[in-house]
Formats: sequence, C-alpha cells, structure tokens
Amino acid sequence: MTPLLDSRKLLAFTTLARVGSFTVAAQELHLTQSAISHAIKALEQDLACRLFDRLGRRVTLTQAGKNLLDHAHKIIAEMQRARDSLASWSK
Amino acid sequence: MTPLLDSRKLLAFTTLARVGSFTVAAQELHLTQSAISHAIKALEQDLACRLFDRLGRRVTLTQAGKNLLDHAHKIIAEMQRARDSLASWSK
DNA sequence: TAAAAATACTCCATAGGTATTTTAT
DNA sequence: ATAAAATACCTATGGAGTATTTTTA
Repeated sequence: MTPLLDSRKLLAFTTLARVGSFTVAAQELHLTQSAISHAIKALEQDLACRLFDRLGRRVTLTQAGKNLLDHAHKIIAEMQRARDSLASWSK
Repeated sequence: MTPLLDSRKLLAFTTLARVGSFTVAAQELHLTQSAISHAIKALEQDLACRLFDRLGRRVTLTQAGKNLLDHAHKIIAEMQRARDSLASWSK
C-alpha cells in the first residue's frame, strides 16, 4: 500500500551490510547494538523477507538483501543530494 | 550531520505541491489537515527553509520547494522500486 | 462570513536505551 | 568461557487526532 520505507532503518541496513557486525554498525551510527538489532528486525518484518543470514557470528546478506542494498544506497544518496542542494541554496 | 529525510514528510510534501491545498492533500493521504500542516512545518524546520508560500489560500512552491520536489520524487520512486523488486522476489 | 490553515491540547506508537539471556566459537 | 546477537522491559519523542482559533477572499 504505502510505497515508503524508513530511512533510518535503511541506514542501519547499509551500515550493517558494509561492516558485517551489529556491534560495529551500532558504534558507527552512535547507537546501541540493541537498536540496530531492532531496526533490522523491523525492516525484515516490513518487507516480509530475511535480509541477512546469521551464520553464527558471521552476518552476510541474503539474495533479497543484496537486491535491496542497491536501492538503499540510491535512496540515501538522493537524500544527501537533496540536503546539499538546499543547504547551498538558502543564504 | 545525518543525511536522512523523513519519507512520510516527503510524501506529504509532494502531495501538497501537486494539489495545492492542505485539506485536499490530507484527504488524498487519508490523514487530517492538521497532520499535513504539522508535517510540512516540521520538514521546513528540518531543512531550515520555507518550502511553500502561503498567499492567502493559494499554496505555491518557493524556489527552494521547487528544488526539493525533484529530489523527493526520485526518493519516493526509488522506494517504490525497492518494494516492487522485493515483492516479486520472495515467492 | 465562510472557507482553509495554524495552533493548542491529547494520546499512542515506536525508536532507542539498559539489562539480561541465548548462542556459537 | 567469551564475545556477539537476540530479547524483555522501560522511557521519551513525535506522529497523528480532535477541537479551536486565526486568517483572507
């Protein structure tokens, strides 16, 4: 129904995909490991699919996760461009 | 600091930009006029610039608003593509 | 004066925290 | 036995509602 996605969850997602660890992703985003765990779980529920395989301590993208990653990067990059654009604008 | 934008506010923004009325935008999104007003105000504060000129009843985009509109469309469209992509994916 | 937007409140959902438990090395 | 993820629980922020006030055509 709604086309929208939560951008904070997408950022948690791309960070986790890059660093491969909930703990390290949390540090990088200045959040707790718990917050990242919650965010990823909520995103997986929202999209109704697993995004990561938890193979013991190894956290790797599923095929669906790989698929989402590209979109997530584009979305975040576009938000950055929007902010940059409006910042150079006013004043 | 954060590159992120709130996607629900962006949707309120693009809808208002298209229909030119808080009341009509609210109807279209199945929200109240108050909710749209709050959302736009919060977005304007977040970005620290006016997005609409309220000329009496006529609501029109400012130059900054016109600038944001293009980005907002791209962001929402990309979210839609992400969802579509993942939907056709799993089963 | 009759519409439409802004605002004052209220409520509730959820993002995020701490503390703990579970799991795998 | 230890380090990392999941989970239980709690709190606070803010998204969204109703009711009201302000505004302007």
